[in-house]
Amino acid sequence: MEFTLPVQPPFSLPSVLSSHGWVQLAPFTSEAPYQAFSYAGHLSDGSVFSWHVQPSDEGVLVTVDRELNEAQRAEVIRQLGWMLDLERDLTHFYAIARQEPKLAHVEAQANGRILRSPTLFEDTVKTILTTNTAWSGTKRMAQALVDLYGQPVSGDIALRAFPTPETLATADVEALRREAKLGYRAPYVSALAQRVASGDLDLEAYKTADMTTAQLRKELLAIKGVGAYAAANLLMLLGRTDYIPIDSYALKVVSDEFHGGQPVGAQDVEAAFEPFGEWKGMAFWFWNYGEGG
DNA sequence: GGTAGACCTGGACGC
DNA sequence: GCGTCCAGGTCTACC
Repeated sequence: MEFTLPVQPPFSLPSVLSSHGWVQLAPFTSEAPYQAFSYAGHLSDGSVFSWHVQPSDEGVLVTVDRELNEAQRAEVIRQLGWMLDLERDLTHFYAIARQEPKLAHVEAQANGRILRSPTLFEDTVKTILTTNTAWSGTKRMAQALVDLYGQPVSGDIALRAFPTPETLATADVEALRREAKLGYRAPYVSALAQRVASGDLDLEAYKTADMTTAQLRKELLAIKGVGAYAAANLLMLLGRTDYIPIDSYALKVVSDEFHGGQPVGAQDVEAAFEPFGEWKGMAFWFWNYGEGG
């Protein structure tokens, strides 16, 4: 079946898909230049299916691999609303961006919405998979988790969803280390899955938590394998934009853009984007690095 | 609070 | 083809 999901402008599906690399990680599938995507996912009733999303005149056209009942359709719409970051109000960010040549492109390109997985568990695991490895390694590890532990879409065993916390909680850590090639990250992912599956950690509650960003950051930092960079990345996905995910790329951006290529530290990254206040994470994220300004 | 070393893998490089 | 080195964040032990 197919239906149209209306969106509020400014919105651009290609902009959302290009907001970072998530669309390249299983169980997302998409081809550059990332105009549309497919995804295999779970619904709360236990069903596993795939859907395809592409731009349409009224918003996005969603094509699902089967007929859905009303409850299932409503859940798909809820999930897609979260994944495409449809609720984010970009008015204030665009007002700030108009004052900065390096952000002058964002409004015209409808930048600002960040692609997310349906669950914060999936996003947290994937964020851990981005640490201390090349992007090719992140893609390989995500694909391995889906291939080895993902529940197949009924009718198409070639398509699999991202593994549930319950599945990863019972997975052998050595298998995660050796077969999924997570390496030293295996115990981190295993421990996270066990905490979520047991109910000890309610990651989904963080989406609507009535906490300051600093409190939320402290909670995220308590997850093994999540350090300063990973916590800031997850905060961005949660719509909290006042921390910068400082990795080697961020250091290079600030070195090149603000310090003439001289070596910089984390404090220099913070200082460079401090003028953007609560939007400094967004300012960094969508900074027109390397282009004239 | 700050720092050094270990963790693990793939890719680049030299031979 | 093989061995070595390096990049990439986080954790832990130590000062």
